[in-house]
Amino acid sequence: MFHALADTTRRDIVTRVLHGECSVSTLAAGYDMSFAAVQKHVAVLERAQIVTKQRNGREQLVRANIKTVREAAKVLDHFEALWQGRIDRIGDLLAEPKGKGKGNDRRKH
Amino acid sequence: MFHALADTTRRDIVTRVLHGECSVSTLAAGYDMSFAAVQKHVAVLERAQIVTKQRNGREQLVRANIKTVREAAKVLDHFEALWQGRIDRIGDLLAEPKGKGKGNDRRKH
DNA sequence: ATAACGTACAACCATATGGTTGTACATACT
DNA sequence: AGTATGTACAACCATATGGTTGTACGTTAT
Repeated sequence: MFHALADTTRRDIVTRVLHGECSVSTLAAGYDMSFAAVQKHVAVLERAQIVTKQRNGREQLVRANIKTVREAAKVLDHFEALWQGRIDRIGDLLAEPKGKGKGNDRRKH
Repeated sequence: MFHALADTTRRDIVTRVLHGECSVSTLAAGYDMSFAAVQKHVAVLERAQIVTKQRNGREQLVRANIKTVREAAKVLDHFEALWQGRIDRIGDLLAEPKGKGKGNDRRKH
């Protein structure tokens, strides 16, 4: 999932389909690479459930699935929360400068 | 940057150092792979500026750099904003059902 | 019917990735 | 001094990745 977002072209594709659904060939026209390459990128995004495809005549419309993007955001929020926890702990230290000495704040995990 | 977070082991390492700084060998002890492999993962995170290393005697302490994680979060927020924009536009359509409005194509940017 | 379009997919290639082992070296411990 | 620890780095390997071209097939347009 992060993997799917790790490629610049794919993040760009996501940006574009977030503006509105879009056929694969329309997408492909915007990049300096073969149609097949773009097709593969879309396939990666589809496997990661970041986009879905829906047939419409001979076209395949790509649309964003924001839910999955939110999942990724959640992971980063979790990181943020862990960091906050750490900050709080430092805050605690500052709040009690006389601290119980030792200064061994290195925790295993 | 997303690339750096695309690997499970690396996300786990980030999680651990977010709890508190940690030597490379301490980290390595927690994974079923060679020290060198963990070292490489840390190097990837370091190149992406998600962690920093600081010498302390013969140890190398790894600490998180939450700023970069926030950068990643910003990208996802941007995605969210784009999606919201899309919702707004659909809302507009519902708000003006009679509107033929082909020219109503107002966009945020 | 035939041509053009949009897509799917396979085969192939170069490079990146994630892992290994081995060697080397600086720092700490006894 | 000698040994153990923590790190750095190179060489190597298998597989994944991102790209290509070529072929095939259903759908739309002429």
